Amino acid sequence: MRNRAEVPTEVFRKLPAEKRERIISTAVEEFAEHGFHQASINRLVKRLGIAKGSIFQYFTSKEGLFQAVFDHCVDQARKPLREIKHHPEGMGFFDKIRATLEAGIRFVRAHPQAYKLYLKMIFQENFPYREKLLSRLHLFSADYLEDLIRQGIEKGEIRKDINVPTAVFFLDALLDRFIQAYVVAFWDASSVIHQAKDEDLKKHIEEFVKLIRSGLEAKTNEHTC
Amino acid sequence: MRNRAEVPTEVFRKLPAEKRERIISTAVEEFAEHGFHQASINRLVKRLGIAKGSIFQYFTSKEGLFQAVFDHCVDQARKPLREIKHHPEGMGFFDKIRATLEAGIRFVRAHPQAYKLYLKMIFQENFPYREKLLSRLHLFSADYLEDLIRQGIEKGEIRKDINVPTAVFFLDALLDRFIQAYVVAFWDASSVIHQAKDEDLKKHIEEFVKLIRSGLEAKTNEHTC
DNA sequence: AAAGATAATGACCAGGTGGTCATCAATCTG
DNA sequence: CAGATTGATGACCACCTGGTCATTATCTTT
Repeated sequence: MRNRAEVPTEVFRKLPAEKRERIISTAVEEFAEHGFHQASINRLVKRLGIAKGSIFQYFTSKEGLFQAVFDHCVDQARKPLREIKHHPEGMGFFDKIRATLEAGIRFVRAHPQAYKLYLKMIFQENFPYREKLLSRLHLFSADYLEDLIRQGIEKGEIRKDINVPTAVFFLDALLDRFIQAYVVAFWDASSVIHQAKDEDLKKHIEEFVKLIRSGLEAKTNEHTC
Repeated sequence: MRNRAEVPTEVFRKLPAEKRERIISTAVEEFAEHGFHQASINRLVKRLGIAKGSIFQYFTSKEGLFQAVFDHCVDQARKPLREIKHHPEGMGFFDKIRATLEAGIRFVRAHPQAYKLYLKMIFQENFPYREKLLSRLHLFSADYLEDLIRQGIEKGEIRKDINVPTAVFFLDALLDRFIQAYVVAFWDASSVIHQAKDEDLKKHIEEFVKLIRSGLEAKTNEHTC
C-alpha cells in the first residue's frame, strides 16, 4: 500500500498508454499461466520484444511488476463488485443470488486471465501480497453474503432458525465453486457448467438456485396436509 | 503407470523400511510446502542429512521422486475411500452425507500433508501426473455421489424433479469445500470450521447437512395448511 | 545542427537448479 | 585375509533465474 505510487516507475507512467497496456496484460498472462515463482522475466521480455533492462526500469523488481499486475486486476474487478452490491432494492433474496452468479460469470468471461491469477494465488502460499488480496476479498464475499442473508431473514424469505455463519459459508462455497467450474474444467465433474453457452448456463443457474432455495430433500407436505 | 515398478529404484526398495519412510514422508512435506517446481532437492537432502547423489540412486529424477510421493499419498487415501463406499446399507441418504464429511475430516487430520499436496496440485497446471490424479478422483467423487443421489431418489428421500448432474456438482462443491475449510483457514470466512474441535465440528456438520437437506428458503407450509 | 537529457539495450553477474559420475567406504564372498 | 561388488558421497556441470549497468540510441531543447 505504502509507496504504491512508486511501484510502476515514472518511466513506465510516461510510456504511451498502448505500450503500457500491452506490457501489463502480457505480464498478467505470464503470472496467470505460471504463478509467481515460475513466471519468467526472460520469457516475458521475449514475448514483448523488449529488452530485459527495460522491465527493471519500469518496475523496481519482479515483485513490483507483480504488484502492478495485481492492482490492475483488482481495478478490473471493482466495477462488477460495486454493481452487484448496489442491486435494486426490490429484488428478492434468491434473485440477488442469481444476479450475483450472472455477474460473476460475466466477469470471468471478460477477464479470464485475472481470474486465473486469483486461482493461482489461492493455493500458492508463498505468493506475495496474498494476505492483502484475501483480506480484500473477504471484505467483499463474506460481508456481502451476510448482509444478504440477514436481509432475507428480516423479509421472511429465509428460515429464521438458520445459523448465519454456516449459511454464509454454504453460499460462499457454492457461488465460488460455480464460477470456478465455469473456468476450470475439472471442477465440473459432470461437465455441464464449464464454458457453457448462455442458454444452457441460464438453465443451470436456475437449477442451482433452486437447490440453494429448497435443498435436496423430498417434500413431505402431502402427508401433513 | 507403465514402468511404475521401476520408478523407485531397486536400490531404494532394498533400503530399511524406516529410512524409506523417512525419505518419502520428508519428500511429501517438501512438495506439499513448495509445490513441484519450487520444491528443492538440495533442501530435501539437507533436511534428510544424506547426499544428493543418493536421491538420484533411489529415484531416476525429480519427477520420479514425485511419482513415488504421489503414489504413497494415493495409497494412504485408498482405505478411507473404500470405507466410505461401503457404508452400511441401512443408512439414509443424509446420514451417508454426514458420514462422508466425517470420514473426510478424519483423513485430513491423519494425513494433512497429503491433502495439502492435493490442494497444491489442483491449481498448478504444470504439475506432472495432474491428469492421472484428477481422473482417479473423479472416479471417486462424481460416480460415488451420483450413485448416492440415484439411490436417494429411488428410496424417496430426494425430490424426483431434481437435475442429477447439477445435484452432483452441488454436493461435490459443498463436501470438498467443507474439508478445505478445515485445512485452509481463509476458505472459512467466518472461522468456524477451520481446525475446529470435535464437538463444534459435529454441530457444524449437523447445520451443514440441514442446509443441504432443506435449503435456505423459509417454509411456507403454515399458509397452505 | 549541436548539446544535453532521457530511455532502451543486452552482455554480464551471483546464486540456485536438476542431474552426473569418479571416488571412496562398506559389506559380502571365497 | 584378499578380492569383488554394491552403495554413499559431494565436487562438478550446463542451464536458468532475477537483477545490474556501461554503452548506445533516441528525443528535447536551445
